[in-house]
Amino acid sequence: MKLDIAKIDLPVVEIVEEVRGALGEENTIIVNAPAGAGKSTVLPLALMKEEWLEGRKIIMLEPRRLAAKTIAMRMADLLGEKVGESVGYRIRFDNCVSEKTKIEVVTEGILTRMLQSDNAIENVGMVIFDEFHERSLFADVALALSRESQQVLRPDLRIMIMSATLNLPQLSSLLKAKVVQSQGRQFPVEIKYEGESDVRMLPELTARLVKKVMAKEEGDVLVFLPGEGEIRKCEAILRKTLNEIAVHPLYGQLPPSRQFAAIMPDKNGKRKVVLATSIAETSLTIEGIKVVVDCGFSRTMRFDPSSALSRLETIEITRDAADQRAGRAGRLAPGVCYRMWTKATQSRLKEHRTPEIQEADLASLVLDLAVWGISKPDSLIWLTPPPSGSVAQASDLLHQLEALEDGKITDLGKEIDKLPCHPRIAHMLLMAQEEGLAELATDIAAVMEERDPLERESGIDVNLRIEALRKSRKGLVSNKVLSRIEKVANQYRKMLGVKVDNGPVDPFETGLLLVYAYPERIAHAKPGNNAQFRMANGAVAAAGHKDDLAHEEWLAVAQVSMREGLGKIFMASPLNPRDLAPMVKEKEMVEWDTKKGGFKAERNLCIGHIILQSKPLHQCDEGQKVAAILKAIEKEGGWLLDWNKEVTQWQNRVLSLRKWNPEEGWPDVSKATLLGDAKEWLAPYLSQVKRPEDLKKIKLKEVLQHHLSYEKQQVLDELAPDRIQVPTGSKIVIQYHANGDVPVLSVRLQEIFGWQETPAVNKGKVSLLMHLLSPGFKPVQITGDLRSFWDNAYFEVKKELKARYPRHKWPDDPLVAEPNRK
DNA sequence: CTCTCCCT
Repeated sequence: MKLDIAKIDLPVVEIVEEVRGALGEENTIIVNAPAGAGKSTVLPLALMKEEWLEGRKIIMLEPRRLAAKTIAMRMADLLGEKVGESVGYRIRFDNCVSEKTKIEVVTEGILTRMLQSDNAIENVGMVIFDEFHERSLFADVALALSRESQQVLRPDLRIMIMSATLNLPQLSSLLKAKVVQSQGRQFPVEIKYEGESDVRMLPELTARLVKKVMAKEEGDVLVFLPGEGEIRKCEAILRKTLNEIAVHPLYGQLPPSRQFAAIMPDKNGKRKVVLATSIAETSLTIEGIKVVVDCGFSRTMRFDPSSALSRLETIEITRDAADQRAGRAGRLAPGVCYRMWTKATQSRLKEHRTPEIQEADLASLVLDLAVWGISKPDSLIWLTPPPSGSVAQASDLLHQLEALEDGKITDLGKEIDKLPCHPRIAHMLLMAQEEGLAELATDIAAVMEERDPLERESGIDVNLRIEALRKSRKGLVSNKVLSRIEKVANQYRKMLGVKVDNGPVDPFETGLLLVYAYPERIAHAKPGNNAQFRMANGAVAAAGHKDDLAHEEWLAVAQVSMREGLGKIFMASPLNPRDLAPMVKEKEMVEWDTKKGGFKAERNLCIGHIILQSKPLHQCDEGQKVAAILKAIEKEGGWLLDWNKEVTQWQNRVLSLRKWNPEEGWPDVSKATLLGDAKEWLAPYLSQVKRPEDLKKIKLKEVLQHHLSYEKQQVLDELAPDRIQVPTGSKIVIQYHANGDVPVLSVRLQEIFGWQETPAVNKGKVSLLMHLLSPGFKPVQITGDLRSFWDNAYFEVKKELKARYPRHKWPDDPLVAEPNRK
């Protein structure tokens, strides 16, 4: 093992000594090195014999399996060894390590597993996070957990974060870590802004620009589009018009041979245009690209905690992603990048891509933390904390799956966490073992975890996929997706200790198993409907009219997308209602519906929101009724109550004081907040309510006043009085604003003769804005400074008023004149 | 008209 790092011709070699020095003193550092610097191969090798390792291993994290494997091989090569000796790798389905291994390159899920089985990762001296700027969910979790381990158990554990583009100041201040900067090996790329485009016309607009670019520039062109649909359309247009040029699509779904064709130089030496998704941003590198055309959009998956569903969205790309796309033109020589947006748009774009943790399904994360004994994620240090809505949804789901109980991990939860799949699927696998259906469950699990092996036209029946998988195992059909599914199924079979089942499938068994994974998606045909189903979670979803399953009475739905209220079912199996018996619950339902005149009370047999049988309920207790009204108010808003001007005025007075005197602790009485916690203040007044009119009769202002202490009510009247007495003795309303803006006093000018100073509230600290009115209540002047008004503007105003109201008195000296009402 | 990418 002879290796002289200094002789390697890569830019990162220049920073090796600095990194060594920093890690000798600190346990955490950040290395900022752009693509092509060689950091992933050189730095682990340079550090593998440091003293502080005390003979322990270095673990390096890679976001992709292929990268993990090739980097390990390159390092072994530099040492003149075979992979698996000093340097090894571990990825799903494949590992190559031995007792001699000192550097292990692993993919991200593997490290979470390692941390899970040994919190202190005893035999690891250093964890390296490569490509950290991608901010994958696993990398964020792994960093939070290894920091925790470092702080609590292993202060000697070194953490090195490597990243190309990143929000470095934020990261280094959070981790209190030094940043070491390296040069990259990148040629300059000239950026050209091509003006506005339109997301609905991307294929056409992009094709037009590509034609222009082909005429103007030389070399191969890489075009970024959001997805397969746009790529196919653009490809069709270009094929019609560009002769002598090879047009290649490139996206994840494409069979490997066609991906390979897109990456390699053209066989006949033709110029090449590659139409790619974001796959070409990081995962695949196409050599020889001189020109990049960037449409400015990308498609990303986003999880919606309220529906527990993920959906794809087409979004504007961020500046760091745009830079990465442009960089693809400068790998071997100077290049050009055409951006389909304006310079103005560029300055408006978000700087960094949204970390996955902010928009992903967090079920696995919350379960992982629970296994560590962490019930609230905010007790860890996060670069971006997981959003509370997603954490709450994940926690609800895990309680429903009995993986958590009162926020703590259960024995079942620990078993679920050990399986390499989503907790829903893991739950299904374990329950299937009890039902004696484990063989079928492993097939379903693999089908659900991987991409759909059939065409969309095949319909929504999961059983067709399982049949296809079983046929492929018998060698009757073969396709790339099915062989991947089989690989996953095989892993599950090994973990559960079951054999292959290639027999016929009972769809009802599939349905039953799917319910273990997706209990809230049990679906019941709506009466007299067109293939529409009510799901247990309350949503309505439809199957295609011609689908084989459209006329089933019960479905176990696995995949569904929601759009504007009506869902679309993508994957389901028929369900035998007899299997549902244990899930049917008797529930008393009391609802308030103002439009229908009040209470509706029923005793129902139901599964979630699906009602199987319903009988009227003749008596129900007060608590249920009050709860029903509160729920209606929370949902429908203030119009159910008499929310009049007086109430608003009272709210605005309190809210103004809240703004002006923050130290006095005035409550937030904004309408939104009040409606949100109506239970706190309104409930005691609801017990007598029977009809909608009764609700309107509640005197809100009085109710709310009682919410303040007597003392506070006094202070309110003193500091923010409802009315103010003017020189004539009239008591005139002061108009307050919810946001604490200066209150307004609208008063006729003749009533305030003799008033020297601008009136004020809040102990004289807030002067009123005067809206001065004519005798006919028309506005004549607005002033915040009465003294200056009398001295200056009054004389102009007087002239006008004298002409319009000659019978009124308009004195020359208003400060001593008698005020009057007439 | 759902179909970006990746991972245990």
